[in-house]
Amino acid sequence: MERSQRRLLLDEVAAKGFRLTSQRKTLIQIIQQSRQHVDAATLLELARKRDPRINRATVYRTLDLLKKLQLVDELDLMHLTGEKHYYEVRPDRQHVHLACCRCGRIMEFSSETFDQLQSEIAAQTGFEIQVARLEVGGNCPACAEAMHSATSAPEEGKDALKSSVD
Amino acid sequence: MERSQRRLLLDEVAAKGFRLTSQRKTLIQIIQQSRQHVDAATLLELARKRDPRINRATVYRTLDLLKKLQLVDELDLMHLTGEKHYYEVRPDRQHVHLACCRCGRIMEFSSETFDQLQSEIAAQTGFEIQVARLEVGGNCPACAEAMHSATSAPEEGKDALKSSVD
DNA sequence: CTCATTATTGCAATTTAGTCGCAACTCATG
DNA sequence: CATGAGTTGCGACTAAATTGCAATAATGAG
Repeated sequence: MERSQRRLLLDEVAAKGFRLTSQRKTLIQIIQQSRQHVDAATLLELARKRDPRINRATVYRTLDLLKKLQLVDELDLMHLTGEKHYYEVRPDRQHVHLACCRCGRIMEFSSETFDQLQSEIAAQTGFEIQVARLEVGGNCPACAEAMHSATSAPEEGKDALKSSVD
Repeated sequence: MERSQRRLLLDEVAAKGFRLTSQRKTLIQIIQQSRQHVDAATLLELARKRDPRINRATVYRTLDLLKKLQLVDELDLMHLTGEKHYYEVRPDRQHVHLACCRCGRIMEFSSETFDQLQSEIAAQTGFEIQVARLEVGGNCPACAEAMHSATSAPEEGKDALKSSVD
């Protein structure tokens, strides 16, 4: 997701002693400019529009590097569409991802409570947190509304499941 | 993970109108009795010890069913070892999974704050939560200790990364 | 209890996502 | 601008999960 990005990822990569190859520049730029969460295949596709020689392996290797440097976070978005992963530049403030399993919409949410929870985890368990990923699945407001107004006598059991799960 | 299980998953499956096949019985029993988070391949292997004819497709289909019925939850455990998923019977109370990226240890943590956070999400966004998955990656207490006492002059940059990330 | 219906399973091929070894290339430094 | 270690492209490979279809078996009716 695009969020006004003060940090320049490229600089951080260079500062850590990694080479600024043209492939890395391209890939990082795309991730930073994307206003969607991108998956590896999409990233590759977008990158190839700028540099057709870019290889899939490089995409994965670059993502690995950025993950290790904690510059990007990897998301599952509740695996609504297959097993692929999505990536976003690590935001200044952590947020929760809410994935609607009916329409696929992704909402974001951040709150003091989420920050608190992380402090609490660290304090009470002694665990040293590097990354925290909270993903929620369910129905977005619109879909929740739609579902509840659909049938006046809501179905139960197998048939309800089958129709509601699709 | 094994947690004193009042609910009998089999009964819930039957109550929803699904057939109690011998395969489902076997698989559900294994999941309920497991004291580890099991992945699909392990589940298949364990199931085959009881019934050698059980097929991988059935394992995945059963897991899908149990997920849809909200009887089991799917976990990534931060993908510490490959891309496979892990499964646990949905516990009475939600908990966080803490995955140590050094030793692979999985810790669990639950707190009032986590519950609160979920209420807050629902209240403030109107999102209807079906499942919430909070996974944390980092260093468990033992590994955190080990890392900090390792070098008196902590490394920086690329080399530190390379050695610490392995 | 037996039968008929239909959900469920096994099989094996297939898809999807990601990984790896190695030769060739190129970025940063001197 | 030469050097050489870090990085890339290639392509084959592995891991994880899915699918279509014929065969099988659980369930409810009779």
